[in-house]
Amino acid sequence: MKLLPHLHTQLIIQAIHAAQTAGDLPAFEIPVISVKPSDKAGQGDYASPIAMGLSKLAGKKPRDIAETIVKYLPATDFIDKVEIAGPGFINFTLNPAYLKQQVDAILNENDALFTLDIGAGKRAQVEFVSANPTGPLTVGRSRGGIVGDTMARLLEAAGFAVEREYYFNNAGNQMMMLGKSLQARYLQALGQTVDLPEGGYQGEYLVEFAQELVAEKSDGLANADWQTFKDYAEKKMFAWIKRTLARVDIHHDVFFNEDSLLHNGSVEGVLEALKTNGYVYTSVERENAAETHQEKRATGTKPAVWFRSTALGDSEDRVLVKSDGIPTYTLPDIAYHKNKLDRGFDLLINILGADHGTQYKVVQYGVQALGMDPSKIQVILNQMVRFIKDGEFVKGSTRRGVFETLDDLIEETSADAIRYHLLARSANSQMDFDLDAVVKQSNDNPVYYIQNAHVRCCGILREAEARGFNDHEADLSLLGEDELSFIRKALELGEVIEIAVSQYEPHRIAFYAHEMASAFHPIYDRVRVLHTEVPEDVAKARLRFYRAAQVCFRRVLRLMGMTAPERM
RNA sequence: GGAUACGUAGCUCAAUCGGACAGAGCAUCAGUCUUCGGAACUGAGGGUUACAGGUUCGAAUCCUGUCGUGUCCA
Repeated sequence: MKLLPHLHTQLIIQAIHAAQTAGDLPAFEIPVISVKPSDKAGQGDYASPIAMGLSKLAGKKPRDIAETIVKYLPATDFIDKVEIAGPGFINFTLNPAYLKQQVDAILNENDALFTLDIGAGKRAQVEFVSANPTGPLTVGRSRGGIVGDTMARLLEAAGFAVEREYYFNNAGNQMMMLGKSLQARYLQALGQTVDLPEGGYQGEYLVEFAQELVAEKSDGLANADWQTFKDYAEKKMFAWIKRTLARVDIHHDVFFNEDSLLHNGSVEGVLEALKTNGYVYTSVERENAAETHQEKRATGTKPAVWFRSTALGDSEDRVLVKSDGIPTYTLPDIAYHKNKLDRGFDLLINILGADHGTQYKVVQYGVQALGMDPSKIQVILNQMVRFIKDGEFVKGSTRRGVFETLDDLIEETSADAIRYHLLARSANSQMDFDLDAVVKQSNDNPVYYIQNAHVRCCGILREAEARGFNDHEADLSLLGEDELSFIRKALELGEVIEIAVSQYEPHRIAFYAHEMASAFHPIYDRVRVLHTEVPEDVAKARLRFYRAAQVCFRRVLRLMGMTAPERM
């Protein structure tokens, strides 16, 4: 289906060209033309402020320009009337007959409703969650998971072939500590008196793993090294993480191990390439460091390896290898993104927390320093979520085993509620997720409000079928103003997908879904189907309308990764 | 200290790369009604968009400064 803003834009462009040809408007290059749905009654269905924008270019008053544009607008089947209002807005009102026909258009597209061609023939990858397998997924990871998966769904709707990727590291200190912690738990389970290593993982789950290990292997691993336990813990943790993600309908296609980049020489290769390109130096201090820091030289601090990212516009140079010889995350991260670009994706989206805000910029500079184009890498930087439980902030530590997990969250609320609430905020907002409120509002919240619209459609269709009533040969012209108001809103889905994808703002679909439900519920009581006072031909038209509405709600719910229940 | 994201109704948040009188939900108050599942509908009150300047026909949005918050910076 065509997007109405595009259709309007094309008309306006044609009108301006025609006016210019006729000499009613001077020659100028036509700027981007904005056409948006009107949000106020009496301002048409779609509106454009283009006349105001052209005022300077054309050297005329906005209202005069608007009149000229309207004069040259070509006739179409979808517009009923055009009006000029206020300082020079052009307001378009859609043709009712056109709107009614869209019911069939919606039904034809069905579950592919408003699949766009923005990404046709293109491959996109979304990388998200990416927690190292040291413990269960915490609530802190949930936002990125939901946002990432929804972004992936929207990209699919925009026509992209999408891969979901999970990036992890199983070789760091954290994982060694995990192995040693499990080893200690295992020996404890065998009855030995062993302490957890200092800084070890104290979570109860390792005790459970240990018990399972004893059940499987008895004391056969009493003399095994920590590596064995690490491997076991990692396997168990990933199985757990995948199970948790599946509960909120998240499924990754690729699990990419950071360690592979070290073993195949990619990381070293990147360092060499950066050196070759002149972006690396070794020093105890940043080049041009402030004098107040120079005292480090005197204290005998060893030199570190630096990335001269300032040459590309960074605010300061970054450490690649610390003075103790241990590389920072920067080098493997750059190698990873080089790897992603090498895999030929047209678009790469990283879902990161605000704590990685600096890191990803450095990675982009790194990619640039390698002579590659960083513009394919886009980042959704989610601000931190604070979870509130019992009126207090939940502060967690995976290492100490003190945290709220995503599993807990699912059990206390529901997968659908989590998906909706975490999605319904822009990435830029530092959100407070009040568990008590979400649980308390379980009977009266947007999640059920939206789903109930779908349920109501299903109820009508079910009842109609039970009575042997169908919409065969329905005459859509019998639909009324109530139905039209919903169809207008439903037709906005395409542009919402377009904006969400082009701006990387998946939260828009959540707000839109609520708006669509708000357009539905008020008319439901008035637009009856199976009622003695409704003539049969009208009932047929309405039944088909509800079938289309059901398609709309199912589509939007699935785009959000939520279930579309038939009964509640 | 530097970087970065922000500050919008009592609370949680929107506002389509500058557009019409800043919108929802929750909460509060007042109604409808409960024959296709009411987890619904109607209405009311509530904002000098942190503050002060600036740019523009037009600013929550862009620029400068101040205050405050989150995050990062061997």
